[in-house]
Amino acid sequence: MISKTLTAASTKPIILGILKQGSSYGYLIIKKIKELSGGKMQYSDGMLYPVLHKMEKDGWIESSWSLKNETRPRKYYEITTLGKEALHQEQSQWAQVNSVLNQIWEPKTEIQ
Amino acid sequence: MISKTLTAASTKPIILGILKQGSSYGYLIIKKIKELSGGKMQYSDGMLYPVLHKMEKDGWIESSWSLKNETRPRKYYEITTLGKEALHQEQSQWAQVNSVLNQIWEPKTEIQ
DNA sequence: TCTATATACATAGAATTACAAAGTATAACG
DNA sequence: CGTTATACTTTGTAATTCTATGTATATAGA
Repeated sequence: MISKTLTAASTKPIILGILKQGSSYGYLIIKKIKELSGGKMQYSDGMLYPVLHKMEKDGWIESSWSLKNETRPRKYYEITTLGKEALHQEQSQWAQVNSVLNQIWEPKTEIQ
Repeated sequence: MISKTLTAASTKPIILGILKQGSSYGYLIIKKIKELSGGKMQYSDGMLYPVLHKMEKDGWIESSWSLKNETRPRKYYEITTLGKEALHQEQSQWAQVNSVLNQIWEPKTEIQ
């Protein structure tokens, strides 16, 4: 299982990345993340939905209730222009942090 | 500047990585991180010291006041066996999260 | 000599955030 | 017709973060 802090740090970039590939809804996003991580990352609904609300409030994503003749109502989310910008920023920040970690970890002093 | 959550997620693995290369003390660790990140990551002392205390409480690191004839007292930290194990776990978790992010980000649908 | 800055560590408490738990409702399956 | 899966919401507490404040000494510069 992935640590709490690392999960927290990756939630928004993961959601943005998923939504960039096409609109989706909360329940499906949870399943998608579980699948992509091989079960290592599992969000409860109580964890994910408030994040979606926050992201919508911040203008990163937009929602609409599906009118399509689906079996049940679903709240579909789409990424906004602002959300795409946020995603780029996230990607850049992850690259920077990974660079720092690699600098420290790389001289794999695994001599022992 | 790196986001709050990403900073939080990387603090412990960075400290563990630095200490694996040799013992160090709080003030120096702060400067080291700032240097390695090109100023992108800056910890205040009030942010870092409590983390060190927590890590020591958890048995990941051990401290001792320097008796060496230094200009002023410094609390040197060393990584423990438990800390090295924690570092390995962190590295594995970062790899897993990066894998998920790459899966989502890679099909860089930058067609537009 | 005096002052400002850098070094070095510590912690209380306010502010923020996370998230488990509980709630609502319907569809599908056996 | 009961159980499980689907689908979304929110409250309140628990945990965490980090700002602000405090202590103390060394050093550089004016």
